[in-house]
Amino acid sequence: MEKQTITIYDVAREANVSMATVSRVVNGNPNVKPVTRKKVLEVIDRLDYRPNAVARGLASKKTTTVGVIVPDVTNVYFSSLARGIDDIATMYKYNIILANSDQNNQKEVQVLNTLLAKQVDGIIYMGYTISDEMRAEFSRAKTPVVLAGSVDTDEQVGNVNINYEEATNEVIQYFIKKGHQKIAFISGPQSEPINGIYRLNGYKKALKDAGISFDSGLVFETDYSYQSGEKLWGELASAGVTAAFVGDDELAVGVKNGAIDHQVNIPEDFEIISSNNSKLTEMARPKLSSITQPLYDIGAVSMRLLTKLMNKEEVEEKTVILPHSIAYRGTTKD
Amino acid sequence: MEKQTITIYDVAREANVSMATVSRVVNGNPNVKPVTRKKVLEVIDRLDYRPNAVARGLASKKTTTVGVIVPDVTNVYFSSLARGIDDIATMYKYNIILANSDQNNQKEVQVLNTLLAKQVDGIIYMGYTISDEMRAEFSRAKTPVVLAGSVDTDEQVGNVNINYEEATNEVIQYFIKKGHQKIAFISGPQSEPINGIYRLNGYKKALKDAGISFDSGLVFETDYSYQSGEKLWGELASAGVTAAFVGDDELAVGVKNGAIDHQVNIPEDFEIISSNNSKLTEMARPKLSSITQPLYDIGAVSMRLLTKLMNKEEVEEKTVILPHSIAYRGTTKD
DNA sequence: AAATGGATTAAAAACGTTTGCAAAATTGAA
DNA sequence: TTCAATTTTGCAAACGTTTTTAATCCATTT
Repeated sequence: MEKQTITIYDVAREANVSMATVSRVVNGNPNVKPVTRKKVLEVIDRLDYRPNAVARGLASKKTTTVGVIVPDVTNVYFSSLARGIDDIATMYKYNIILANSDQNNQKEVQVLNTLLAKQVDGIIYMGYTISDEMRAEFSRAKTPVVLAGSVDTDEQVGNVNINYEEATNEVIQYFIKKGHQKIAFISGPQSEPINGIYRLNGYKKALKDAGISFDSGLVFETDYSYQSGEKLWGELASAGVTAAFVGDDELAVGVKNGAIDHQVNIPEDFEIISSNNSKLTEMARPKLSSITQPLYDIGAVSMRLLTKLMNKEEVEEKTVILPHSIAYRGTTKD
Repeated sequence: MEKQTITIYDVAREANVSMATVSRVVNGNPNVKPVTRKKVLEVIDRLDYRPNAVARGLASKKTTTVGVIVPDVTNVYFSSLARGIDDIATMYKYNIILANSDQNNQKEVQVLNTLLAKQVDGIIYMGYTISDEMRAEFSRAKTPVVLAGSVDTDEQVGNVNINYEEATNEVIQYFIKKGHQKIAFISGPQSEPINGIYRLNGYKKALKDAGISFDSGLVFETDYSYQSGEKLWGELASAGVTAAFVGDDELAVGVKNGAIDHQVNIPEDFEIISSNNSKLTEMARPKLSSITQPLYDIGAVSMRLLTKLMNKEEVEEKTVILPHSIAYRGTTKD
């Protein structure tokens, strides 16, 4: 009645070879005489032998598993990245252990330790910001790490992103060219470098280049929730904004709906450009104009980079910047 | 320069005890003299020892890892389930290996085998339908399996769902009570039991109870994409429907937008009730009325059930039905 | 002082592979 | 044939734990 597992040893016995030989054929080692290989393969098939990956992991010190730390899979932005990661992982015969961190520091550290205990071959980290503790853990661990869609000053780990500053700059330039003077900058926490540094810099630069002075009253800091966006219209109206850059799609849909619920005409009286080009942008009415980020690709490239790192291949550049553009849809006038 | 891992043996030596004792304190075995425990703990802390989970897995035949097979994490329905699963898994000290199957048969079988090779302690399967091959694999494996949001006639595995037939029935009853005669049934593939059997039965039953004859011309079978919904209005209009039950939220948003793009007034001229109550329903304008399924809970309960199965606890009932209800929002008249 | 017995601890055998090294088999040339 | 060179194979030692079994302690009792 008990789980009667069959091992490499059983196969060896049945095939009249040593377990070393069985191991070789299982691992595709070429130093096996064809006829022997065939014989072993037959037995494997007959006994329905399945190599125990845990034992393999112990002996080879490789688990073909990578850890993926994500704030919340429920967020399309992250699930898109995760999808890209998993596809490439599968392509290279890896599996992913997915862990939600809620961007909670303690939980992150905890999760990281579990992953390392499980001997993952590499780690992909996603998150809006990287705590000092995590940074420290990353540089301490000799396990390769790649940040997907997260920037950090730590040059030790790999990371892949788009140029957030540049993208934001283009959006604001576009708005300015169309005559807007009061352009809102709406984003998640400014404490996160992507918002507080890169995007904001892009925003400021565009204003400066156009000779418009920066007004901190036009910077709106919220969390990433739809609800926060929906409630924002009051403030936006009193600030007199006529256009807005929004750092997140759900948030942007909220902003749009909030405005519409107040009988604002979009895009005639208020233009919006969002940031992530998730499928939400197509599902909204009017459709959301948005910076296009290759989400899936960011995940995919991250994983590809990680495979190189795990393989100890020479990597010319640990920082990868993917191209972006802007899709003009219903929340901008032509 | 090489990865200098410190093992249980190092700790044992430093603490002047046997590795058995170290193992005991690490595993919280009470048969250790307090003073010894303290000494060992100190050494563990000093050496920064981290037990190797792979070796543990080999020795104990438990990996504290469960496999999660999902068609596509990018879909909010599934990512919500996944989130519930992960949270409970974490609570019980498990990790999840997440694998996307694209509902592709070959890929599923492939993934399942990898998971079993990795010695996962249990498996949670999500998908619209279960192929015969997978069913066979499930019953062959002695690893516990739970289906989350998927029904199957196979009584061997656990599964947690809502009562799809009942829920659909209520929706249609509601429509009928409001005077609708031509009610569309829009769903994904009819080959999937949830659509072709449960939901459709609920639909038929409501009609029958109201003395309305079933018209197969009002049944619309599509895939689950937003685009399919958007394109559907033409057909719906020629069929003369005035209300629709839709089996998926993205699909429903598509149907709604398609209608709106044709100047249809919602809900005055066309009422819609969707099925998954994902956050999309709140983000749409008008907001989507929907059957409410406790997505997170389905995941959470599935994982909880799986822990019991893995623990070989007695489980009174392998099939769990969670409560549902209907949220009336903007796509239905009061 | 010896015997008893429960609480602690140690020893060593798994767990199922990979892998370095040496032995055996095969091949080809002389 | 023989011998060297090359392929194939087998042996056995890791890999880092858990776990069973047996030994050792130590406090009581007699």
